[in-house]
Amino acid sequence: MPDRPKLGGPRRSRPQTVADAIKEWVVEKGLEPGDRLPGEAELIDQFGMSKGTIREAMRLLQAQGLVVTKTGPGGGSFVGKVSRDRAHALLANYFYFQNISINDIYQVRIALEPEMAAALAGKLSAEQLASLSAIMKAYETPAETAEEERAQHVASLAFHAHLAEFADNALLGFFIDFMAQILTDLTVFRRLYSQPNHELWRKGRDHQINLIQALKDGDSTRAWAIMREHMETARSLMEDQEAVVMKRFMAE
Amino acid sequence: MPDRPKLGGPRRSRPQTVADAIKEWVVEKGLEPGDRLPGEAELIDQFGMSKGTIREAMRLLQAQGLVVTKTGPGGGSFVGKVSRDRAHALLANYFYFQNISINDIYQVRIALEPEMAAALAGKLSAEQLASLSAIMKAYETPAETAEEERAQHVASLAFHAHLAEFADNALLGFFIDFMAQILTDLTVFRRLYSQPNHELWRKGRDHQINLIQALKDGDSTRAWAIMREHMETARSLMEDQEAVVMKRFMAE
DNA sequence: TAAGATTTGTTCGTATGTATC
DNA sequence: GGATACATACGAACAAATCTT
Repeated sequence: MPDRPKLGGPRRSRPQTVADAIKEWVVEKGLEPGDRLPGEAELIDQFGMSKGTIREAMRLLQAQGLVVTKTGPGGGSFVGKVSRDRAHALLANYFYFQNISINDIYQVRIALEPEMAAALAGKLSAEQLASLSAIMKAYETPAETAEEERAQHVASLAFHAHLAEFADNALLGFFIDFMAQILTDLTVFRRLYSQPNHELWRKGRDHQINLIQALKDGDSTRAWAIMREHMETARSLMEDQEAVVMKRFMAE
Repeated sequence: MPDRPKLGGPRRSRPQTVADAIKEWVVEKGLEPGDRLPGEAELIDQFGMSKGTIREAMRLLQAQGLVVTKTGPGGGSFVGKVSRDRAHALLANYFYFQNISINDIYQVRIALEPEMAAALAGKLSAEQLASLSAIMKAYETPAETAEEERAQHVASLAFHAHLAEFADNALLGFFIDFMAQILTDLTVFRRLYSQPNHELWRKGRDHQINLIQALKDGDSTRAWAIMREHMETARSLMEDQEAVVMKRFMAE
């Protein structure tokens, strides 16, 4: 639906108008990721706007992960499936300006992760269980240096992120994965977790070993309880770092 | 950090490069929402790129809510605070291509909302409690038509969204608010909830009345339990609609 | 390998709309 | 109202990527 061509800048910017129209189009026609969108040339005379304006519209959509463009013959714009990483980055931008403490993150983790563990009990394949055990190899022995400690913590978070990807519930999985990513980011870039603590290391490792067993056994009650205790332990480990907040844009 | 001017399209598109650089800049300098960014002209010779490229870069950032531009004298580009609504829309784009059932949403609500209720007990001001009661006026009497039923359900969701905005924990508040928004959207645009059910209406209303009392009394255990039951009831109300999923982009 | 075709990517010059003073 | 400063929009030409022959 082109509106009358006019030079200069109208109130609602023209690129935004085009972007909205294309979004609407995708929903109306029920387009799927990978489906082809009209090319630049086509859009130019469909909307009666210049190339630059159309391109700005495509950038608007590209930033949201809704379209992908390719050059060359057979190239053009396509409906893009918003990736998990991009959704993470976009959401992280919002929290960049909020004040999120480590404690806030753990309040949510404590509520959600046991729920996921319980839901996953008895539903994982042998391969999936094996891949979880494989991640745990990174922290078979206690860390001796602060560097090692951080590396192990990142691996331990990867364990949770990996578990989250197995969840049937994409909403639950996304939230959990998102928090694991934030904590990973903080660990790597803010150099958290300085003092190795063998006692807590052993506890956390035992929790995860027991959790895998409970998942294998299909014992959802036990999986819930173990994950709950695991999260409480992890939170206590972080209590003195609670002032640290996210102050960094995540990579897309 | 300008790179050498060169015509045509390199692998990583130039607008993306500029957008990344500006993002980095904001973080490095610790810029806050409202702070001024360099104008078009300045960026053009700072990066050695054309006007069009710079503008595409700004669109990339604008779509993410990271910059806002204003025309006229004193205008230009400014760091933008990503709004909650925008974050909602961006995240909803991700879930548009996932399969989220109503049941999935309730699994998360059941885990999170009681947690929030417990955390809020005894911490709300008289005004805040009053504003919650005010929302409840929209469903003082049972609905007779499907239309009324939907309107009441939207109001009831607004109750939860409103409560979420009072949460100290911005992460928890966002997740809960997000889910309420999705359900509202489904109710309005997919015309859910056709059959008025007086029994469930009374139950839900009583829950919320009791919840407000528990919040006022600072009884977090009771607030938790009431919210939990409230969520379970709400889920049972939706069980036959579980196949419905989000198939719509949210407004920004 | 190489040439040609197709489509997006980028530039430059120019003109217009908008808000402030 | 007029001047000014700024983003907004247009159009034509050229560069680069990538597929086909």
